Amino acid sequence: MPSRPDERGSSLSRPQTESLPESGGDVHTVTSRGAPITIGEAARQSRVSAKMLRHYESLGLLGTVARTESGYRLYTQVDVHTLRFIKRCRDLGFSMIEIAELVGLWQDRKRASSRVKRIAQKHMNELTQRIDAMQSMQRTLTRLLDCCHGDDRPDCPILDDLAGNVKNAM
Amino acid sequence: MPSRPDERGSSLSRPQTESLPESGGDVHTVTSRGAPITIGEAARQSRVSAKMLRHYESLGLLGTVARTESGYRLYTQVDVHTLRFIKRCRDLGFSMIEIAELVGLWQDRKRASSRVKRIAQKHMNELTQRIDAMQSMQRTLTRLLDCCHGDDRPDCPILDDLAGNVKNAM
DNA sequence: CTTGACCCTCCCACGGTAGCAAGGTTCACA
DNA sequence: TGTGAACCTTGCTACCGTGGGAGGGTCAAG
Repeated sequence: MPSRPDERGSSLSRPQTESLPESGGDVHTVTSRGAPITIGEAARQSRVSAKMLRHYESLGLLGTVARTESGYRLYTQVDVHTLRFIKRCRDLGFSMIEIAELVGLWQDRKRASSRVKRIAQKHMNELTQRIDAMQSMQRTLTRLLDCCHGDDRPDCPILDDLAGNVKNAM
Repeated sequence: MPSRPDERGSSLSRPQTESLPESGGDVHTVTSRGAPITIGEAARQSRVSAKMLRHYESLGLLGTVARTESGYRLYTQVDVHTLRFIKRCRDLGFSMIEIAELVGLWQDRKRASSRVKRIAQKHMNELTQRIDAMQSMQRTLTRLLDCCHGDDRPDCPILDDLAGNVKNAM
């Protein structure tokens, strides 16, 4: 299924980057302002794997991605910007569904900030809940670890506790 | 593939529970000391879903489970005890692989408690790491939420931050 | 015999990421 | 012009633990 010469002026024949400025360096280095880049380059610039770029595209987070005549994806700096946005969201633990909403709001200049805040607040609450649960585990584990001498002998308060022989006390 | 009349005396014809004591009540209620019980009853007594009972069995955590001639699983109180052990481990966040090891150690009367402690300590460390990562997210989110007024207006510090326009300060 | 509760096996889904396979494209260098 | 490396394509598999459902068998009571 080659060639799809519509939208965002695709079908360029020279995708590789060797034009104006340097390209292999820092993430913030811009590979010329307008020249489309391949998926590998976009992955480097956004610090998101090429695999994930395709995945995010399949989720509809990037809209229609341009292609060369031979089917290679071509990304613009706008795409890279969006990808960095997505990555930052992931780093903060947002789910892909939440990220899809956030991207939509980000691109909607008429959004109400309350909608963004609501999503973030909800995520924050879930995060807090999960942390609480994990801290509860942590406390129990700490107690068990303190009880177990951890030597060659077989008797083990950790196993006793797990088995329900609570032996009570400390 | 019905009937497998080996090991642990399977092939009973009356699996349902209506013999000696009461059975529908609390988890701690024992359905007669020796009578094998069906998967549903074992699920109730162990607070693990029947679905998961089959899954744990497929992972080899329960050894060979007895069957009736018609293929129904039959559980003993020993199995229920093991299932409660597994559930307690899950509640503490251990992975299935770790749980398999712990069950093995639990059933090995000659184990060294150090082996148990090592597993628990490793899990504890991973837990701590994950909590730290999530708390870091939490701190960032808190800061962002504090910055966003969350009203009808479109300007939103949360989106600005996610987009990399760090606007610095607070 | 029918009904309803229970059980069986097998397959699919989630979320997010990574790996591999088998093949096509592009480019630099000989 | 050829060749090889680096790159790209799609598609399948796996991870982890759990839930859901389909499609069918079993069992006891009415």
